Amino acid sequence: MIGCRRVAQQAVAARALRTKLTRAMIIRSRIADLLTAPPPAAQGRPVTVWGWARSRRDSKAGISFIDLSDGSVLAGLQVVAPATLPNYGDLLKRVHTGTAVRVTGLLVPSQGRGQSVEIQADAIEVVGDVDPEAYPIQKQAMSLEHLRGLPHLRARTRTVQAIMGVRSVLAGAVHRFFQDRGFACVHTPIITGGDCEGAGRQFRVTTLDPAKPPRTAEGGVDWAQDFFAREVHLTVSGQLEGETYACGLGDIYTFGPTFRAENSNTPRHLAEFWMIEPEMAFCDLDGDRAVASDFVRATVADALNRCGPEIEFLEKQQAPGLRASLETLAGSDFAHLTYSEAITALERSGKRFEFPVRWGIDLQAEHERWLVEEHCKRPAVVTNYPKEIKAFYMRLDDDGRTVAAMDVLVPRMGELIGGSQREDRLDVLERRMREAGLDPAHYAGYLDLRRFGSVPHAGFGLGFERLVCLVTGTQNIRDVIPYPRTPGHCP
RNA sequence: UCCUCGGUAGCUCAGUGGUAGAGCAGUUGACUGUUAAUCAAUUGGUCGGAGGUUCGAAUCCUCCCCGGGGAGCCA
Repeated sequence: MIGCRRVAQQAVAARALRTKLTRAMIIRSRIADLLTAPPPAAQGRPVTVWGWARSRRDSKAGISFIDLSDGSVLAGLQVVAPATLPNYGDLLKRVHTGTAVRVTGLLVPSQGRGQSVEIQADAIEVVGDVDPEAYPIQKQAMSLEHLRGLPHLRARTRTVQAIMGVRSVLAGAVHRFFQDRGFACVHTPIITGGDCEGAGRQFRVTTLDPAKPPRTAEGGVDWAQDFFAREVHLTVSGQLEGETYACGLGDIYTFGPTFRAENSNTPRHLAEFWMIEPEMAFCDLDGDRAVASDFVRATVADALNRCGPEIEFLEKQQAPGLRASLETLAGSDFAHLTYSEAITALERSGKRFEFPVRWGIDLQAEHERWLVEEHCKRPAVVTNYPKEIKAFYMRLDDDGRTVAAMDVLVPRMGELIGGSQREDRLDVLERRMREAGLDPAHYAGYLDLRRFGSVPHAGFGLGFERLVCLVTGTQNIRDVIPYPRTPGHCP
């Protein structure tokens, strides 16, 4: 099985570069390169590979086979260890699942089934031993739930390698999507001074001594003596800063870490996650919806093209029908209905919901699930929600009852994207701030965008890990980020 | 935060009041190229913790700890 993650041409160039760079360092071939190399050139030549044994099979006549992985590709390289090796007996005692070895030998066409090439070993050296009694990673599939307790070792498993491989490709796909369309990548700040942005509780950032902070005359903490001479927090969204750069650079996107100090204990929430937030000047809600739909289709298609082996493996391992569902997702037109249309459909469905449906309620998970999975039977975008259940910065519709908001709902995950056209009329925005109990004085910069050369603009936010869950068919968001941070857990 | 289901060997799990179990892993051995190799033998347990009921508790009760799922908040 040949990994298609790397295009052959890139592989050749990368190989040449590495050869140059590693002359004075460790000499080795990457297994990915050996498995993708054109057969005549690759085969019959001496190579050195480093890796971890995934399993060892001892055959008749004393020949042993080591399934070797170096992390460069999902498929392993089969190492053939003949009994004639001087240290053969030692290898039988020391090579287990997880043992690190260096192998030198000839890359040859495989005599067995299951792989095209194998390495006929001339020398095998144990680089790092494993005590098989103590090593927690097994040869056989282990549950992601259990691996969560081994955050430093789970990257040794194929499932986590496949998930993280897809994650990496998706990260590239996000940048490719926007860069190909002329969007500028903007690095919005991680530490922000925004008071309350209405997007969840924030983590405080401070260098003050928590045991004895400086006090004001009134007895409160004197933040003026803190590092930034004011109260600051980790960002919960780059949107406000993104808007300011969109109203200058035109089309921008952010892709960075985001922090929410909410006590959310679900398979869809993290306290630290990566968020993608495009913002487009001269754009309305229809344009916003088009970009969001294109974004989902394009990044899913990109992953399908570049992660064939990973998706195939994950389908077998944890998500039956994954590839077909992703192909459907990448090829489908997303349904579009307004909130009012959605409510009408829900009311006429004849279904009894736990939360009764009437105009004005926020759509619950059960409602969204019915809309996507039974009513539309494809991804759906719901727009124009009642203003009462959406944020102050969303543009008020002409009817005065709804705002130009949208949610992109997908099968399995529910809400994947939330976005809106922003309120670009100064007087309306100020009024809506006051209605929301916010002090416009704290948003001077934000209001300046409307005061000077205000233009219609729109954007959306997308939790990157939810996209990774969708594409990898993973149920729990904690399994698609290396070190998940959740309430009570910072491993 | 609320509701709910769980915690038994390194891993996955069976065991619902009467001597602690299986498969895999590990160990030992067998086997002419294996593919989660196969076959035989075998090691391995504070049954999450503390208290209680009982002649007797993995099993029943109380509290606590940890995990899964659902809900809320949200991306």
